[in-house]
Amino acid sequence: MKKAKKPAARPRPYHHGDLKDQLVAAAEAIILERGVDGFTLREAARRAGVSPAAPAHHFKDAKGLLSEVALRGFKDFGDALAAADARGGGDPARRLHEQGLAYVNFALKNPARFQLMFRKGKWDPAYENFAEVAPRAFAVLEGAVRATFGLAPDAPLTDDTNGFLMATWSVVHGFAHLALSGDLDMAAGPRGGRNAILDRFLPLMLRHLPMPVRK
Amino acid sequence: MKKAKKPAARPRPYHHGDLKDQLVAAAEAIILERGVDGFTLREAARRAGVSPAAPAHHFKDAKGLLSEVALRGFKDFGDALAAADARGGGDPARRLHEQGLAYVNFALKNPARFQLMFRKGKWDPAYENFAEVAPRAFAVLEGAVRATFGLAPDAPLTDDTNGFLMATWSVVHGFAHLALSGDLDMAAGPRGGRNAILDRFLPLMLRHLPMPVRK
DNA sequence: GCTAGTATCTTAACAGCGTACAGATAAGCT
DNA sequence: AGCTTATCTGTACGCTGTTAAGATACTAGC
Repeated sequence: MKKAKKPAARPRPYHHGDLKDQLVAAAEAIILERGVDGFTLREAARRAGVSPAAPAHHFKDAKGLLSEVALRGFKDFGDALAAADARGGGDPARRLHEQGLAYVNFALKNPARFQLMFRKGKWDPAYENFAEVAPRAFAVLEGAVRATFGLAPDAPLTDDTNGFLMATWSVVHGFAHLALSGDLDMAAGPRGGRNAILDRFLPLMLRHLPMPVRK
Repeated sequence: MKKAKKPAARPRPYHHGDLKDQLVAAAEAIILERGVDGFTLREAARRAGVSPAAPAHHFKDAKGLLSEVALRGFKDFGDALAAADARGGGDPARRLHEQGLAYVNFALKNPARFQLMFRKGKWDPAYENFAEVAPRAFAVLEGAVRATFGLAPDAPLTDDTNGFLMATWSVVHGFAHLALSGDLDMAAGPRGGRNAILDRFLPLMLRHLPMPVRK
């Protein structure tokens, strides 16, 4: 009975059974604990209970594993932004506001993924279907901007529309980065932490989102 | 004559003479070529023509060398922002606009330094006089924001002022990050590169800087 | 139900990394 | 002059990612 036909998983079945997903989970955990630079493939393998060479059968290399993590991140990120956009209903300003909230919310609630996602060089843009899922978040934002200016989905962006788009994107992206890196803690006073930033300072900041009509 | 008293530098004087500065220069060059993650202490030593253990006599460790690079970056960054602020004269809006230009300009003209500066964990905030020089850039921004709202230098920031400050900071910071990472190239169309971003899209974006009075 | 093939994992090895340690060399001070 | 200190080398250790060859288990086809 020691060696059941289906070795439940206890002692060390030669075949892991769920290695790929567990490597992804381990990678996310490591990044959460030690930051993106603290990730090592060997540590991920260690946590999954396999040898350092095992991951190679599921991912081309370390970059491959990180690419999978980033890809899943982009997928959820796009979903979150799309849901926020829908929450805005027919009001373009509200759509933008909800997206801004969702953008920063995602970053602070998924710091490991977010930081990895915006670290070019850590993942391979040619990995799987990156080219399709990654730009989705941007498309959602562009949609709300088009609605704001009454532009058709295929109409080219004017200079001013483009500037507005970049400013909107920049402000939430910059805020997310500053919040994650801790730079806002000092600006926002001693008391704080992430919840304070999300609940208190993010709404304050979002009041100054770009507005369509400017003198 | 082979071994002159002052060994000019040719064959390999045992003592380098200018190692510290050359290590800093090498580090900046490496980061420029290979990115922050591409930096290695051994490569810096290699370029300076010394053994891998030599840098230890000038910097505590690899982080120490990077700290020196980041510190010099923050110094120049603060200078650039202060100069831009002065350029704005008595008009707070112009001061902010000039600072925004200078902020992104610095980032795109000094990509190696800028990326290192905003990579917590790569340098030590306790290194030398970091605590004094690093916050200077923020202080310059805060000064212009106070002028915008007519706040005294010692008056506490109101909620709205704080939101405005964070929004202003976020938008230029986010834009700089997006521009550096190449994400704007796609948003800004195929033609481009850094000059196009600086000359064309940055001014467009800066038109949407936060404005003091909001309904 | 057996066998062949394939997928998965291990062990061992290699080069490159940061860094610590002991020793060599040069410069400066008294 | 000699002694002290600063600077650099050589060596070594443990870590990293990755590769190659071999072990093990699952799966198809007969």
